[in-house]
Amino acid sequence: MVTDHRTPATIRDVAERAGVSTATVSRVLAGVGNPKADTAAAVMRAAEELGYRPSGVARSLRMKRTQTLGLIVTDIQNPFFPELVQAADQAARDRGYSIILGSAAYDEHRVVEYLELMVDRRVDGLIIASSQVSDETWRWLSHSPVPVVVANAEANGASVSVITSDNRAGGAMSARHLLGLGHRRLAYIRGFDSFTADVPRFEGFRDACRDAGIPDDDLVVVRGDGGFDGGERGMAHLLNANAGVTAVACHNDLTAIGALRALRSARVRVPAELSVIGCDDIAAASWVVPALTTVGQQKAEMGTAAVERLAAALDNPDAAEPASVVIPMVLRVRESTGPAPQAPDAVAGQTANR
Amino acid sequence: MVTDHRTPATIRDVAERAGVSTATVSRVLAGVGNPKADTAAAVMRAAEELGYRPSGVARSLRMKRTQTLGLIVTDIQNPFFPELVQAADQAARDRGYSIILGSAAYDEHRVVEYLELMVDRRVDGLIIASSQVSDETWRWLSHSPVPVVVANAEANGASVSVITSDNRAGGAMSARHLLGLGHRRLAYIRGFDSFTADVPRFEGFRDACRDAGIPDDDLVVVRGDGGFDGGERGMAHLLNANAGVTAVACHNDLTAIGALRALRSARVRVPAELSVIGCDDIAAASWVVPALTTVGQQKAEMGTAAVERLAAALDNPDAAEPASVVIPMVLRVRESTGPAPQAPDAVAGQTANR
DNA sequence: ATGAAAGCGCTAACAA
DNA sequence: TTGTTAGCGCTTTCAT
Repeated sequence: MVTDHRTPATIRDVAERAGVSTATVSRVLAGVGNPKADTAAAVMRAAEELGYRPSGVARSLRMKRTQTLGLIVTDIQNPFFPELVQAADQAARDRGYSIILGSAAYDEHRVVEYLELMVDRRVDGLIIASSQVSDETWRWLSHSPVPVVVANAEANGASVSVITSDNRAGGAMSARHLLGLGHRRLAYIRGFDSFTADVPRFEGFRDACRDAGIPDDDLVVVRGDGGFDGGERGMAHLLNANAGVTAVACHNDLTAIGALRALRSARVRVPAELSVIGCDDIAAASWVVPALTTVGQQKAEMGTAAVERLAAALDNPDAAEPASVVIPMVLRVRESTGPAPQAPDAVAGQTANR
Repeated sequence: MVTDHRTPATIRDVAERAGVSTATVSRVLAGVGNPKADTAAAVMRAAEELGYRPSGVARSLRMKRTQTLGLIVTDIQNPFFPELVQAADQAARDRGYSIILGSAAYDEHRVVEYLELMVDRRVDGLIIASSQVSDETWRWLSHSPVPVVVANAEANGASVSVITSDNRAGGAMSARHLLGLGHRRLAYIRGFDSFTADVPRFEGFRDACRDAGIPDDDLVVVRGDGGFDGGERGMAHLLNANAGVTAVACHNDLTAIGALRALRSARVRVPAELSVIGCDDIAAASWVVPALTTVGQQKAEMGTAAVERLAAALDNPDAAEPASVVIPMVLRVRESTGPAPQAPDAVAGQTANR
């Protein structure tokens, strides 16, 4: 804190000091018109000397544009989002926009609060990267006063642009990786119902298993919660159930990391006795031991794509057709998956000494 | 994106529909004055029907207050910051402010860019949670047009409020924990010079060692980079140097997690053969195996405190004395530290089979 | 090439 | 209790 809070210079101050009108100041600073060389110079000098910075507030009011985008994420503390946010911010700045961030902390009401806040601030566009959105809010978004793009979620029928990972293909990728390693007894730890990625991801996985001749009944499915704890519990449950699975796919990396922890507690060796695969490719996936094999989402690409679409719609409001772009997922093989154990008695649950 | 972008209703629209003046609308919506019951009702109805939302832009221009705080962090992708950001945002909203976030990605120039952006947007106050700030910028901040508070960094002499963890005490805590476990041969993996926390943290550690009768020369010190890779390299170096240390303290958790990885590669058992302690207490600290013992920073408290001070200064501009608040650190004992190995030949470097 | 004037949407004196 | 008016700082016709 500082004692020194002068009121900022206005365009009038600059105009007077340079001996010109405010219109002229505005023009030379904006670089429009053909100002005489010395007027321009005078203006620049006056502005410089006063430390003049045009008020974005006044400009926004006049232009009816704030050059601001609102970005609402499920939870900035979820390691999935920072990279998306960073990329979106960069993309926005490249195009002359800046971003107001809202982290909803998994709370549907906070989404609405942020929405109102952002609309009141007259953001030019909105990016929703959260699936914790009520039907009513989706409906509202369909008629939003500003363009909306949804990232990393489904818009639940709302007529807005959607950027999403190819979750179905990602699930299939996960299954095929495990299958290719010789695993036949597979388990899947799902997330919450409310995560829109959960269903396509799981179905992709299941369908790939079917294609490999594995009946649905051979697939053991448990529910997690999309977090570390859910993964730990889910895995513990699997171990207790003694179902003899040799590989476990998880809804996301947090879940998988929790599963790894449960396996460690049970002294099950990964991947020698049991393989684990995650999804998302968060930073921590390569920090854990063993480093987690995972199907990565291209988070930065999603953030960039969302901003691109929004900026495009803003530049050309007429061509604003809701479009959806699907971003491929990519397999990252690390240490937590390996060949299925040979001996039938090396399977999980039978190995765990309990 | 949507086809439906009506221009939002203005206060005049509401006034006309309710058959009153704009002043009256402004009053009843702000809840000031004693409007007659039915005028109030008429205004409310008109506003409702039109879906009227007051323009924050116009209001800001008029009030010369945006109710917005700028928050610049070193890097939102660094797992240290999301919790601080979330808490700051919450605290801000509780006080009627919202936050514009800037993530500098460790780039000093981006800090300046964000500063300009935020000042141009006429934020009411600024929180700097980054030490990647040039001297020139610190000087500028001393005379900032708006109140500034620095969080998780030192202000390099600038006359602003500072919120910081008690890094010196934290370092000492770390040392005493290890010492209490019987360790006598200690190493420390430092961060970059530019991290202002690095020096006090290390000095606190070293001083606590001195107090325990351990001469500086017995302390082996290597440089990391504050990240995973630096920790991994630093630990590898320690192992090669074969210095016989039994415990390693790290500048932060990322470094410690990298160190854990190096130890795993070298098949050194933690904590049986070697103890590792981190600093920060990021989420991943409890995800890794073994779970990391660490000296935690109270990130949420820092974020909240920063906003509190700023809000206080804003409410009462006269009493704006630069103050500094120091937030205690707290030891979190988990699995990565244990008693010093008994046998002198069980020490790291001699155990590593290479 | 430059200036005068209007107006973006709101709030706050001041009047009535 | 309510309306009239001015003005926040800027951009942009429209004149000159």
